[in-house]
Amino acid sequence: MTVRLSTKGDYGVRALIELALHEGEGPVHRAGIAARRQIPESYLDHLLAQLRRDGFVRSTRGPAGGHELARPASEIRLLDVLESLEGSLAPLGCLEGGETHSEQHVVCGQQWVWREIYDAMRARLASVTLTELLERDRARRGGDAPSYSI
Amino acid sequence: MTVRLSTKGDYGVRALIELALHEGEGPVHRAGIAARRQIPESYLDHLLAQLRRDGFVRSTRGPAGGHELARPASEIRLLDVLESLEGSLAPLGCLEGGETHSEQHVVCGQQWVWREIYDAMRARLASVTLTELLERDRARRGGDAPSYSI
DNA sequence: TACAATGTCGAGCGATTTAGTCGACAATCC
DNA sequence: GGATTGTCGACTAAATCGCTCGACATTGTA
Repeated sequence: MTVRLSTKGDYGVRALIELALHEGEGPVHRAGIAARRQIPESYLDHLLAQLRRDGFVRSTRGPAGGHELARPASEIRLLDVLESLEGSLAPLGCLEGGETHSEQHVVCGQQWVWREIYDAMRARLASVTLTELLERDRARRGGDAPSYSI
Repeated sequence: MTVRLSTKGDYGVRALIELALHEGEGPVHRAGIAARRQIPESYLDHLLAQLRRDGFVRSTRGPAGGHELARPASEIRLLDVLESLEGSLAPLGCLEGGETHSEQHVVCGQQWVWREIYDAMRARLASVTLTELLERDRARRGGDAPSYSI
């Protein structure tokens, strides 16, 4: 029942896709993002805050304020977004950053497989940009069939 | 902070490696497994129960009782063990079994990447048997350097 | 200058999951 | 019949998830 992305990653990416959709049109406000992408608004607040801290989003206050991409969609990688929102994506604690981590995991007997899987996963996620996510989203929502396309 | 294997998968695999190590030597008792693989004994209890339910382990009661592999180590796949202990390994809810699941995830914008990663992950895990896990474990524990070998 | 519309920040909270412990019971061997 | 092992289920403390809410800051408009 574990090994799962939380809703943060899901919602956060949805929100960024929405921002990418309106790239260059000025700030989009939170309520709109929340409504169009079906995200609880007050929760979205936190996600945008995190994305802002990590430089994906820029926000402006006041009326006509809102949020927009801080960098071009084509330069935003899915990997970075997810690591910002979810923290490390390592499936095992022993695969984290470059610490000593030789401690308890002398025992851990599957490290090597997961290291491999983890590396492949990160590489794939790093190869996907927000632009590509937006395109796929457009294709699916704009397509004729309503839901089941992949 | 998510996307992580729980201790069940870790402990459970360790326990199975220990059983594989003593394959064909009769039952190994819980206390021994727990001590040698550094697993809380009363917790190990539950893991063995699960592994028994799913046919990986056979147990005998009474003095000189204990647990042993129900099938040859070479026929036990890491994927199956982990799915027994952890439940589905799907990183996203929408990738689960073959249900309708077209509902809320019309919105989910990263499904397609994760589907790919998930499939690759399962394929890799399916290719690893308990025999291979045991060999790697032997190599690491038996090797000259105490800990850091990948 | 007031006020309304927005974003910002942090505390708090109920539900669920994790990682166990404990105790009563069952089987088996001596 | 008692010692030794496994079996099963109830219970729990702590952490995490998925939020909500309220106080506050900023800025455009009248």
